[in-house]
Amino acid sequence: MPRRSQTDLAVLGALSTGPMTGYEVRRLIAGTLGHFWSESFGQIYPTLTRLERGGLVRRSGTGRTSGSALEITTAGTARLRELLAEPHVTTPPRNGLLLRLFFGSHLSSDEVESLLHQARDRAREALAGYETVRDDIAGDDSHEQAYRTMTLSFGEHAARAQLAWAEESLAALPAIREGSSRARG
Amino acid sequence: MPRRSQTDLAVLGALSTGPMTGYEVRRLIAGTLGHFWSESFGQIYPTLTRLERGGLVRRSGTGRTSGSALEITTAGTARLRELLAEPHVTTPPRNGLLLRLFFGSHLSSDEVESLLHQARDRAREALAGYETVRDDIAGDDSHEQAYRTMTLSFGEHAARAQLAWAEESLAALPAIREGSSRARG
DNA sequence: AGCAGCATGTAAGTGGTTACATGATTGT
DNA sequence: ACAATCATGTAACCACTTACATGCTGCT
Repeated sequence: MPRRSQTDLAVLGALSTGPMTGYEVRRLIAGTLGHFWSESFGQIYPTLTRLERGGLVRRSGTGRTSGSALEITTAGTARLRELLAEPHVTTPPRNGLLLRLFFGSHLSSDEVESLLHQARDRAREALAGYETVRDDIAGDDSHEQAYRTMTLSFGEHAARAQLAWAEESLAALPAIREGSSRARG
Repeated sequence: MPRRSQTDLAVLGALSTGPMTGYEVRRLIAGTLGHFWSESFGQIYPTLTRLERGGLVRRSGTGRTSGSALEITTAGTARLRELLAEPHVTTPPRNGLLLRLFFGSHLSSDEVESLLHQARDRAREALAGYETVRDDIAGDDSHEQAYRTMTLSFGEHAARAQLAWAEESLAALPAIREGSSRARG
C-alpha cells in the first residue's frame, strides 16, 4: 500500500464547488474543511500547477482582484470521482494531550487539571465556531448542503463528547488527588 | 517553533511503567496507546539507542526470552517530566472519510451509505475493544489506574459520539436521496 | 522440522512543514 | 502613506512510512 497523498482530492474537491484562486483554495481548506482536514500551504500551489499540467484544472479569467481563477475541467471532475471512490485513509491519531494525561502520574494534579481545562475550553470554542458555520449553511439550499450539514454534525458530536468527558474528568479529579496523597503518606 | 518529535515522550513514558524490551515498547504503543497515539516501528529502535547514548535509558539484564530489557534512568525520568510539561501538539486532523462525505454530492447515495456504515462499524469495534481494556484496567490498582481510566473514557466518549452520529446520518439518508432525485428530475 | 511469535535493526524514499521571498490591491 | 489582505510561489529540512533483512525461541 503506497503512501498516497490525498491532497489532490482535497484540492479538486474544493474547486468542484466553483472556480477560485489558489489563495481561496487555501482559505477554503483552512476554514470549512479545517475541522477534519488540513493541508499545508506549501503543498497547495505545487499541487495546482501539477493538476493544471495534467489538464485536470485550467485558468479561467481573473480572480476578484488579481491573480487568475482556477476551474476544474471535465477530466478533473472525473478524476475527483475516481479519488472519492478510493478507500479512504485517516492519519493515525497523535493526541499530545491524551498522551500526557496517560502518564499523568508523573504530573502534579495542577498540571493535570490544566490539561483538562485546555481540552474543555477547546471543545467549547469548537462548538461556538460550529454554530456560526451552521448559520452559513442554513442560507445555502444547494444539494451540497446536506453533506455539509453531515460533516458539521460530526464535528458537533465530537466536540460535545470531548466537553462532556473533560467535565466528568475534572469532577473526578478531587478523588484522584486524595488517592495519590494518601498513597504518598 | 521547530517541528519537535514527541517520540521521546512516548517511549520514555512507556518505559516509565517498567523495564521492557524494544519489542515490548512497540507493542505497548501499538496496543494500549494506540487509541490516541501512534509511532511507526521504524522510529522506535533508533530512538531507544539514542536515548541510551544520552543516558536516559540503560540495558538491564535480559528480556523474557532473548534480547535485553531496557530501563529508564533517573535522568530519563527527569527528562520525561520535562517533556510532559511542554506544551502539547496534536497533529492536525486528516479524516479521509469526512473529506469524502463532504464532497458526497459527487458520490452515489449507495457510496455515501457505505461510508457511513464503515464509520458506524468502526465505532462499534472501538467500543468493543475498549470494553476489554476496561476489564484489564480494573485489575490494576496502582496510582496509574486513574489516568488510564481517564484516557480510556475519552475513547469511549468519542466512539459513542461517532456511533450516534453515524446512525443519525444513516437515518437522514432517505430524505437526502429523495431531495437529490427530485432535483435531477 | 517447521511455524508463529519474539527481537533488533537499516535504508530508501516521500510527504509535509516551515520559513523565506515578493508584489499587487483595497481600505483607512 | 500605511496596514492589512490578497496572491503566488520556492527551498530546505525533517519526520515518518515502508519494506527489507536477520536471527532466536518456544511450541507442536
